[in-house]
Amino acid sequence: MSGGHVAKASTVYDVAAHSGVSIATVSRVLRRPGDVRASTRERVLASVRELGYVPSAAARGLAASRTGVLGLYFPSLDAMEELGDAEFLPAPGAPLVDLVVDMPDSGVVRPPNLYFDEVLRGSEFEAWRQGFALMVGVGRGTNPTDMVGDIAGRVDGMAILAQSVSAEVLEHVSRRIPVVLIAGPRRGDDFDHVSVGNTEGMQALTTHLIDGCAVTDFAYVAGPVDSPDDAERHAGFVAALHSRGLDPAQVPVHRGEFSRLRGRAVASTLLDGRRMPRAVVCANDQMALGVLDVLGAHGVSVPGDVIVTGFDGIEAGRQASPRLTTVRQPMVDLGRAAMRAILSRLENPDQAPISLRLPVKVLLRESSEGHL
Amino acid sequence: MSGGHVAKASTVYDVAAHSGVSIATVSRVLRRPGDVRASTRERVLASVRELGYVPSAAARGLAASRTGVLGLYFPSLDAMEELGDAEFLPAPGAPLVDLVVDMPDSGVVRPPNLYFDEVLRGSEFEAWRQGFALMVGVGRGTNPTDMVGDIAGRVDGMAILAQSVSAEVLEHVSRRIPVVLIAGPRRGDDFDHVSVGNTEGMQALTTHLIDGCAVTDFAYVAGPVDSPDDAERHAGFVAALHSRGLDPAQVPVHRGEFSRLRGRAVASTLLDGRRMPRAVVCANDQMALGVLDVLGAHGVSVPGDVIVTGFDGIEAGRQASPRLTTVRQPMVDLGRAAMRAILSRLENPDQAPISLRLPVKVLLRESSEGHL
DNA sequence: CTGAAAGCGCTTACAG
DNA sequence: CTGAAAGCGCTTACAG
Repeated sequence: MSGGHVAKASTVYDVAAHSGVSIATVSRVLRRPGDVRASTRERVLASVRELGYVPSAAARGLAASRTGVLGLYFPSLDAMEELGDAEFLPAPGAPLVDLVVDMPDSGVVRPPNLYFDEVLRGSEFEAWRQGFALMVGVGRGTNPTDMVGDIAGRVDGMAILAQSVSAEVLEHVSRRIPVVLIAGPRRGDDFDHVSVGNTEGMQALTTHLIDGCAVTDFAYVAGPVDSPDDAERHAGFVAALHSRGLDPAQVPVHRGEFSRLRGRAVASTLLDGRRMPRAVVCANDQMALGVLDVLGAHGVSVPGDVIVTGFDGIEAGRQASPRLTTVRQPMVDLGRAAMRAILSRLENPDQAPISLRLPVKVLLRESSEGHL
Repeated sequence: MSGGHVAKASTVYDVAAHSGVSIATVSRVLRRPGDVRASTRERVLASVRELGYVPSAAARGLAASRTGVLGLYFPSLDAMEELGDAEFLPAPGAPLVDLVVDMPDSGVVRPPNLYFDEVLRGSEFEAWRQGFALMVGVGRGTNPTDMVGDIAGRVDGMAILAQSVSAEVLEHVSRRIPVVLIAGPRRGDDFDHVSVGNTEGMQALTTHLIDGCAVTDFAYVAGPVDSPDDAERHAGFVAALHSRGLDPAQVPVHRGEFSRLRGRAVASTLLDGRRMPRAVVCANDQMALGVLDVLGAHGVSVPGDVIVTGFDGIEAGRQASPRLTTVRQPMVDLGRAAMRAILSRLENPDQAPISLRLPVKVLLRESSEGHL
């Protein structure tokens, strides 16, 4: 029989005794096999197999003062909020299947959260390529401090994707390991930082709407007031207007909070207004999709009557009807770049602070088409 | 100035010296604050802050013989395959924004991979709730053995989502830590195992098609031959037919490999055939969406002419037109249940093997509607 | 190529 | 409530 028998785990000592060598040799077989005579090596390896020996990363990490793990900290994931303390395990004997008629509007729209998922994927991939494991932590309201510190103690370096982490914590943690900040604003000049061309992307898109689609009459749908991404994007929007002699002060700004639902609310407000703008520029795709929802339901033609644009490049925007013109940011690469930055800092602790900005891509699609 | 200065990290010894206590007291302040006099505690905490002390999880793990980390191993993520060795960092001076016309068929469809993402989320959430950190590892062709072993050495227990991990590795690893298998078939009776009601869900759905929609004429679109999920679902399909006196041998089975593209190919084949079945039952949503793509393009009415169903409950199926009738499996709960199983095993090593099966939900939507 | 020994930074009984 | 000391399981010069 196999599995399930977690007895006392064996150690280097067990393996050494079993194969008649010293623990140093066992360690060498595992770390630098080339340094050990072939016959010895085989003997040790056989013992490893026989004893089911798995090296303790804790001991290894302590001895080598290097964990081989990179960390990634996220702020709370929206999608997580739904998860609560409610019991999710089925009651014993509960039916394994339930049949329901799923009406079009039933159920909550699951926030895609592609952003985090993709940054995570990129991070995991790059960490793996570089021979590191990845530890992920998600902050959940309570105390980012504890969580961040917890991860910091376990890794050789970490990336933090959150403006919610205080400067003190960043300072504290960075005294132990390299910390790289993902997205958000640069925090002081001392932290390594990777981000995307938020401003540049929005400026290019807006400029295209003005030059290519002859738009002069905008509405802007912004995200949360405390979002640095939102601020950067809005700055790009404003810059484009300025550069073309339009007055940003004339453009009404609505707060959409980055959510599809709020995007819908904003669209309803717009419809109630005295007249529609020629283009509704949204600070992210979710809100733009919400705007499309409402305009579509009210028979407003997009892009015929109103042009709508987003930002992020999520898959849902590509499947929307009309497909959403947007700015795609390289989320996977953001994660990869963050891991690279950590490694780079690890190798060369004294190099100048890294501030890497990744390029974005303006994707012109049907929600602004006919004006290319 | 702050950040970026990774000097020699301070240790308990530094904190002890700085606050004039023993290292034991420093440890207590951090572990069981209640056992230390308030004034002492404050003094130590002040030193901790001042020195930027972050406890080493490696040392703690070694001393306490418990890492406080739970592991999660995935087989290779499809979406990861795209990522290669290609340089992804922008060349210095490269433009931060690029403007392109994104045609409807341009670009690769990013596989949503919601399955893994959701299992990961559930795992992270539950681990966090229980006071553990989560380490993730993604197998990538090379050697799952190494990766699994690597994770195993770093955690107190781990969940494995992969039929690709050999019995030997499972056996080996499980001698050190508790291992719980996610989805797939039960592997021997000794491993803890969590899965979903694949068979039951497909059986219920198929039974509904027969009883509620009067379908007697099916086509079945299966996944890869080596997929245990696929096997279970097909078994449910067959069972439903049997229970209603229909002959499964009469039903043509097409291999769709779980992909949308292959689903399309299968639909084309069906269209070329002498006649369409009344219902096309697919072993997952992706394939069903592919079938919908082609039927829609050829003016075949769904569900009027042909009923199409899927399995998984991905978001894209809910946004399809017509919305896809499917069986939703609780992917987030699968992750949560796996973590719970590990913890349960950790607390009670001698309990009988866990085999938990999570309930699924048949979601009746428009792709089979009008026959409720 | 191999072994003896120190040391990594904590936790935890055991005394007091 | 606090301290001295052993020990967790490795790695790594240092000898040989």
